[in-house]
Amino acid sequence: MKHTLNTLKVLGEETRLRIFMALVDQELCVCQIVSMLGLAASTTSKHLALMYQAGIIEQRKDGRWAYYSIASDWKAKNKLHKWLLEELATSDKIKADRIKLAESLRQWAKQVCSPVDKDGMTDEKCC
Amino acid sequence: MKHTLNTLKVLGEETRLRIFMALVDQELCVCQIVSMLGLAASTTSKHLALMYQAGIIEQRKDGRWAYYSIASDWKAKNKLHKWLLEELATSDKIKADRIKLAESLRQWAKQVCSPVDKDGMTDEKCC
DNA sequence: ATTATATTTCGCCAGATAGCGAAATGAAAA
DNA sequence: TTTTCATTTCGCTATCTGGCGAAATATAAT
Repeated sequence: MKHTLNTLKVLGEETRLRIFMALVDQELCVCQIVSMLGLAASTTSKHLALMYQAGIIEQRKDGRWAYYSIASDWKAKNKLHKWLLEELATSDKIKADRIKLAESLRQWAKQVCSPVDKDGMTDEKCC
Repeated sequence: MKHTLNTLKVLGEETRLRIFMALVDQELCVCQIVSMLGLAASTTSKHLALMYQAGIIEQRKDGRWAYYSIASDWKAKNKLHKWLLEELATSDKIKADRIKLAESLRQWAKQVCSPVDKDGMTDEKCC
């Protein structure tokens, strides 16, 4: 029961449910999630740790950045996953998150993928 | 999102999840649930009220007794329902609850259904 | 009417937790 | 090496919530 209960507890919190829904569509680094939520990085990090412990998300490290995504086995065999996607497909709050996130992803893409400038430097700063 | 979140919150608590699993098999009155849980009646009543507000269970009143059961429409169309049944099928804690409950149901049946005694009275006391 | 029983409501308390900022950690850039 | 930036850990606080007992409510039995 412990594991089932923990899964429900972890997803039964607004901020974490928002994070979950953001990660359904794509892998994201912490600072992007922070900007979407509008919460402190420390707070966000704590939520991600809880979701990670619960086996809902997985982490990939790349230099200074930590990318999170839905754990593949969770996605694969968990009916709760499908249920959540269906239930939240029309949520206004989730829609608002998607819009804000799309905007920040556009900005991010511009910075990282733009052609090298005069000094031969790309701006790697993310947040 | 509010409704989805509330469903997860309500079921993401050990005592309420135990109540849910008990009601999966049968309709129960409050005092039977109280005896199964070993908690105060006031505490139990509060949990039942939360589950009722969330649309997970429904109530039937009969005299002094209040019987609760899984809300039929919840059971019918909710995939989370099936998921929980599968996930918790093997839980030791839920098994222990079932045993304790079966015992208290046997006692209850003896009291209410036993033949009328000499004085023409059946003992209606439940708890 | 009075008593007994089942349930709910109320007020309280202790423990859990979501939020923050500051400090610590780790890795890339200067 | 030193600095900068992303992330995590730590310490704290305010709020939420699950537990209880007592009181209130409701219904059946005496």
